[in-house]
Amino acid sequence: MMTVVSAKALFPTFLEGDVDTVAKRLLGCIIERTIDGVTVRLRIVETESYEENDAASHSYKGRTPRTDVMFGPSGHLYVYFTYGMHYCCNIVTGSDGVGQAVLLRALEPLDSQGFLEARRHKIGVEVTNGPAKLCSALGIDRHHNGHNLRNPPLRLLATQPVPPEEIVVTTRIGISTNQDALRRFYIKDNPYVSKK
DNA sequence: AGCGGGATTTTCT
DNA sequence: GAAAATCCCGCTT
Repeated sequence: MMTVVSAKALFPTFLEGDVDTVAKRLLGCIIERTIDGVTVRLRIVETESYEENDAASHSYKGRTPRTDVMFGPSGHLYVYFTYGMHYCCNIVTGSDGVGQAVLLRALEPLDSQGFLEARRHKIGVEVTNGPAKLCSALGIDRHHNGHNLRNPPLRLLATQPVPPEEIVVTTRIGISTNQDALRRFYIKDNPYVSKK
């Protein structure tokens, strides 16, 4: 019997401190999204951490219009547009004024799978096994940049933590600098993980 | 199963 | 002007 509780009571403590710790802590947590009158729940199964001292991070070069949300208070959504056509989303972590965030790379639908498959015109793991795929499935775009995850239609719910022995720690995907940093985290053997 | 290229536009130099 | 925290398709093994 899985216990799901609102993370509201845990904000901001739950999302502050060491960003790698928070990225691991977010594994297993629930994203609750209401779209087209349907509320779906998905489990976070893959994350990456980014912070100001990391050359691969958008916040590395300081606060800009694009990264403003990333430097803001934790618990909000940082959405960026990339490769001319894709959106990716992060959960902003760290205290106000600190540029850190956790990229959501893969989610496992807990219900409404057919609904999400229809939205994506894909089946099975292809619906949410990548950072831009999950944004497409959930209809997340620039309008959600800065959204407070305490509130509908997009909420973060906390669960019991994933045990350390079930968490795989490895290098991040798709970056050209600081490629050796071990800042990607995923739930071992989960089929929705974007890349082994 | 794995590789390579193209799509397409924001963002900062 | 170049690169980008990606994805999809087609081709080859």
